[in-house]
Amino acid sequence: MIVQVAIPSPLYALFDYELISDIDPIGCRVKVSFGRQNLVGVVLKVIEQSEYKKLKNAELLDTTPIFTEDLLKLGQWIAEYYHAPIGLVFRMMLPQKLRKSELYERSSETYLTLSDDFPIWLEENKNKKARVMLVEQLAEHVPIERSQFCELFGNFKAHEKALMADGVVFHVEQYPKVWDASVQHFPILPYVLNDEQQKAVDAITLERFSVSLLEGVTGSGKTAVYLELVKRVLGKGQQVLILVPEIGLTPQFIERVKNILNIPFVVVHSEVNEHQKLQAWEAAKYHTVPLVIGTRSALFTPFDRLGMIIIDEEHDGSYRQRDTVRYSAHDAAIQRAHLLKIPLILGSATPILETLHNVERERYQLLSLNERAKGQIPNWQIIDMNESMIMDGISIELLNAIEATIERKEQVIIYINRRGYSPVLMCEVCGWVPECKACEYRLTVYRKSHSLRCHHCGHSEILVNKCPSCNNALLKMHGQGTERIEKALQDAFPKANVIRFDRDQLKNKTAFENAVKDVIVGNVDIIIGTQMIAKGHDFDKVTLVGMVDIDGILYSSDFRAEEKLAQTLMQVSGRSGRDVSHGQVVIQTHFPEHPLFTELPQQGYAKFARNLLEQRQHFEFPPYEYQALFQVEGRNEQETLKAFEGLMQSLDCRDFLVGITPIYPNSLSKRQNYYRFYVVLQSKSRKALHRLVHYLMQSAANHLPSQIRHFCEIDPWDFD
DNA sequence: AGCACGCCGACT
DNA sequence: GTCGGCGTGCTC
Repeated sequence: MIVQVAIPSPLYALFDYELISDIDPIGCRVKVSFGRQNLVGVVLKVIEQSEYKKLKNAELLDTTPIFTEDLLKLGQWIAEYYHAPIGLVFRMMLPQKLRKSELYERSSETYLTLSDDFPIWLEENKNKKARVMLVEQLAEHVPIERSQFCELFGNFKAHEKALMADGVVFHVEQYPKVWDASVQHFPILPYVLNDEQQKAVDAITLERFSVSLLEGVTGSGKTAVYLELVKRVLGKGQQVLILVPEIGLTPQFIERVKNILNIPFVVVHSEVNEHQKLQAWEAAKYHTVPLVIGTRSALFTPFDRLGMIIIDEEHDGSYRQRDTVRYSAHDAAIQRAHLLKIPLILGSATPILETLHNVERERYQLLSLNERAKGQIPNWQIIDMNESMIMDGISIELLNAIEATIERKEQVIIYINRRGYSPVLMCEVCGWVPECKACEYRLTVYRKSHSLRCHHCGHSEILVNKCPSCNNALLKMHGQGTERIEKALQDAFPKANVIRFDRDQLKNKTAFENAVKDVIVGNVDIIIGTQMIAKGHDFDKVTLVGMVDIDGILYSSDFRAEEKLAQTLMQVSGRSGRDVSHGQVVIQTHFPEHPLFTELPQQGYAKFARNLLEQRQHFEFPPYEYQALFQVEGRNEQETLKAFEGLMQSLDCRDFLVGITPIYPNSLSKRQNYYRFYVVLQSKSRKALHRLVHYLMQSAANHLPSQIRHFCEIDPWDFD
C-alpha cells in the first residue's frame, strides 16, 4: 500500500512511501530512508496512488497504532492552527524513547507466584525460618508484582534464588491489570465541600464537551473541587489528566493528591527521566493508572478512556512553548477536550482576559469560589519613589519594614523582574519617561543605534542623556541592574541570610529543593526572586513582600503588560502572611496613581480585569481581535531587513481584513548573532488572519534567501 | 532538521 | 598540500 508519512523535518508536506502491512498502519511509526538519513515517521494516511514515480519502502515499527485517534487529530490540528511543520509536531508528541528507530513492544511486569505444591515444601523446610516466612507471605498475595513485593518485604534476592531453585517460587511475565474503580475503594474526603464547591462540582456534566473556569484565590479550595471531580470521573471508569505549570508540581501538591485520593497515578515533568516517562505513557495508554499529572508536554499522553482535563493555574506562561513548534498547551488541551467530547476545567485566581472574554460570551461557564476569599484583597503599601528617600533602589520605608520583619524572626520576599522586557528610559529623580510626540506612546531604547523609537508609528529620535523635564542626568534604563539590589540588601542587613531564587541559580531540582528546605526551616531571612517565587510554594513565615522594580514592565510596549502585572501582583501578594494576620506588601513605583495601585487592591482582580477588557475592546486588541507574529532573522542586519521589507512589499494586501504593523526590530534585537525583525498581523476574523499567515509563510519559504530564517507565532503572548 | 556537496582560509 | 569553516540545496 501507499502511505503518507509525517517526517521529522521542518517541512510542511507529507511524504509518500510504499508499505507492506496486514494491519491498518494509520498512527503507527515507520522507519524510512529520507534523503541520505534514516528517520522515524508517523503514518497519517493511506492513499491509492501517488504523484511520485518511484517510492521508497517504509518499514513498520509498531504492531498496533502508537497514536490514539484523538492524538492523531490533535497533532494535525496543531500543525494547521500554528502553521508548524507536521513532522516536527508528531515528533514532539512522542516520548523520546519512541523517537528512535526501534520496534516497540509493551513492557510487561515480573510477577511472583507459587507452585501448587508449596505446602509440601513448607512441611519439608520448617527450619528455614526466613524463607518459610516469605513463602507464607507470598501465599497470601500471589500473583504479586515483584517490585511491589520487594517494597513490602524488602529485597530478598538470595532467598528468592534458592526458592526458585527449589521450584516453589516462579516468575511470571504479565501486563499490569487495567485499573478498576469498582474494586478500588475511595477514601472519604477529609473535608466537606462548602456550598460553592458543591455547586461547582455539580455544574460539570460528564461525558460532554464543556469548558469551565473555576475562579478562586489560593486557599479558596480549588484542589478539593478538582479531587471530587476526579473521583466522579474515575467512578465512571474513565481517566483524568491534570496539567500544572512547570513550577507548580511541588512535592506538597503530590502529597496532597496521594493522601486524599489514595489511587495510583503517574507524574510527568521535566525532572522525570525517559524511562519513567515511557512507563507513565504506557500506564495511561493501557489504563493501568487512572490519573496523570504533568506539565505542558503531558498533554500528549495517550489515554485509553480520557474523561476530563484540568488545567491548574491556567494563566501560567509555561503552557506556551516558544521553541521549534510554537503552540499553547492551554488552547490545544481545549481542542483535545472538544475532540473527545469531555469537560475541561480551567483553574485560576487570576484568569487571562481571553478566558474571561469567553466567559462573557458564554462559551465557558463560570464557577466562582469566593466564600473563603473574603479579606483576601491585599493590603498594599504603595511607595511613591518620587517622594521617598531611596538608597540603591530601595526606599527607606521598605528598608524599615524589612528590618522590623527580620527582627520578628519572620521572612521577607523581594520580588524583582528579570524578564526580557524592552528597556524603558526613565529619570530617577522626577520619573519622566520619553514619549512619542505623535502617538503619546512610550519610546523604546535602542542602545546600539543610540536612539529612541516608537513601536506604534516607527518614529525615531536621538537618545537623550539628560532629563528634559528636570535637567537631571540620572536617567536609568529599567529592567537593568537588579543584581545591585541583592548587594544593597546584604549591605543594609549584614547579619541577614539572603538567598536568590531564580532559574540561573537553582537550575536543578536538588538545588531548588534545598533552597526551599532552607526557607521552610527558617535558615533564610530575605528571599530575592523572580517569577519563580510568585507561585507554587507556601512559605508560612513570609510576612512581607517587597516589589522594587516593576515600573519597567508597566511601561513596556507589551499591550498585556498591565494584565500580566496584575496577575503577578495578586500571586505575589498571596505569598505574604498566609497564616498570620499581619501580611504586608510594599510596592515601589514612580507612578502611584496608576490604576494597578489604586483600583486593583480595592476592586480585586476580577473587577479590575473586566475594566482591562473594556480597554482592550476600545483599542481593538485581543481578545477582541486575533493576532499572529511573523519573525525573520539573519546574520546580516541590513540584508535581513531588506529581504523582510521586500517580502512585505510583495505581499498582496488587498486582504484589508488584516492589519499589519510596520517592521520592528526585536527588542532583544541581536541574539546569538542573529538580527531579528518582526511584524504583527491582526484581524477581527480568524479565518482571514489564518489565510494571510498561510500565504506569508509560503511566500517566505519561496522568496526569502535560505540563510534567512522565519517563523510565525499564533496568538503571541510575548513580543520579545 | 540533518546531511552532503562545494568553495575559501590557517594548520599538522 | 589538506582539514574544516559554513553557505546552499534537497529530501517521497
